[in-house]
Amino acid sequence: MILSNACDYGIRAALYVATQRDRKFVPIREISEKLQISFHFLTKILQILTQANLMTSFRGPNGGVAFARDPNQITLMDIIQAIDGPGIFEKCVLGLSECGDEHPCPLHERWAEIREELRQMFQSNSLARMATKIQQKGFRITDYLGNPNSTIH
Amino acid sequence: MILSNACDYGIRAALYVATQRDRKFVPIREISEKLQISFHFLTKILQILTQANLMTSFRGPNGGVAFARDPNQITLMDIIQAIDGPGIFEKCVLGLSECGDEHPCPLHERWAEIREELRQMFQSNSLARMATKIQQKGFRITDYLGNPNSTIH
DNA sequence: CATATTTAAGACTCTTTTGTCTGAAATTAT
DNA sequence: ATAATTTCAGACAAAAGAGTCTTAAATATG
Ligand code: SF4
Ligand code: SF4
Repeated sequence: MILSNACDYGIRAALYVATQRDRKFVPIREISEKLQISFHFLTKILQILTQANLMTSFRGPNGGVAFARDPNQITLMDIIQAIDGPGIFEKCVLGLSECGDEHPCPLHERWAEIREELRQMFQSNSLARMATKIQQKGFRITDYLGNPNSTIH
Repeated sequence: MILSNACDYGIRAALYVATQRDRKFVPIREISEKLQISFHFLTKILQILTQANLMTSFRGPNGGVAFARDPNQITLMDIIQAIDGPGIFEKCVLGLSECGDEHPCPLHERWAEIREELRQMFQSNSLARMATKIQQKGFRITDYLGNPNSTIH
């Protein structure tokens, strides 16, 4: 609805890596299997994140991806902007050009507020903090609906 | 960002028609020219609205489209659901299936609230009421940035 | 009736997004 | 060294979204 498919995948992958605290590099294959995302497609998406200097990668056995800096210092907004581009929170809800207070469309007033709330939602918590909440509260990052703590899955 | 291109066009066209109070049928060609939208594309979009019984149409000279019922009884939400489909305000922000309180993703709590605000934004004002505001406050529904009351445009 | 106007319907093209596949390069382990 | 693992790079294909075009049908006017 607001984010591209690729962006959703990127976020979920980043959150998964964030939950793997003590590990150095997490293989993309593992992420793709756990989250049920196409391996090759996910690879491309994570390459965007490494090129944006949000993640690092390492080839060969024991390789994978990891955060380029402290996950306490990375937000979902960083990932969104890398994948869906900057400025997706600056667009007119009716698709008009030059969105701004000077040339308002009929929804401007309310939309500008909600857009700001969305922005806050995506940048108010770090990946590290979200990972903690995911584990403590059992939030899901996959389509799987069963017990998030089951070892089967 | 949230709505498809087609949906933005549909909304803007509906708002334009709503501002043409006293007239019976407004030709699609006129709408497409005023709003700078491809005539043929807009035709298809408006056909969706007539098939959804939100608008009526009339062929031949003096023909065009009009609202099927009192524009005081139609909201943007009606148009959005007709064009982008029902349930676009019921999806998980991370693209997970079976969105709901029972199987929350990490953003659930906040997203569900914001999603509700969006829904409100789109269904709190009727087309008739919005048309009045557009005219009174000079809100724009086109890319044009100049004086909305100029007769040139 | 003939002509002009206007929507209806649908085929068609173009672009973007999404997803797949192959081979190369880097790294580790044997 | 050789083989196995894993990311990198890019070509390729499939699907969806956006937009164009042509023809038919309905209506009005002269
Ligand atoms: S009304 Fe809101 S969305 Fe529309 S142009 Fe103004 S700021 Fe942008
Ligand atoms: S967290 Fe929100 S968006 Fe995600 S599945 Fe639950 S309700 Fe849907």
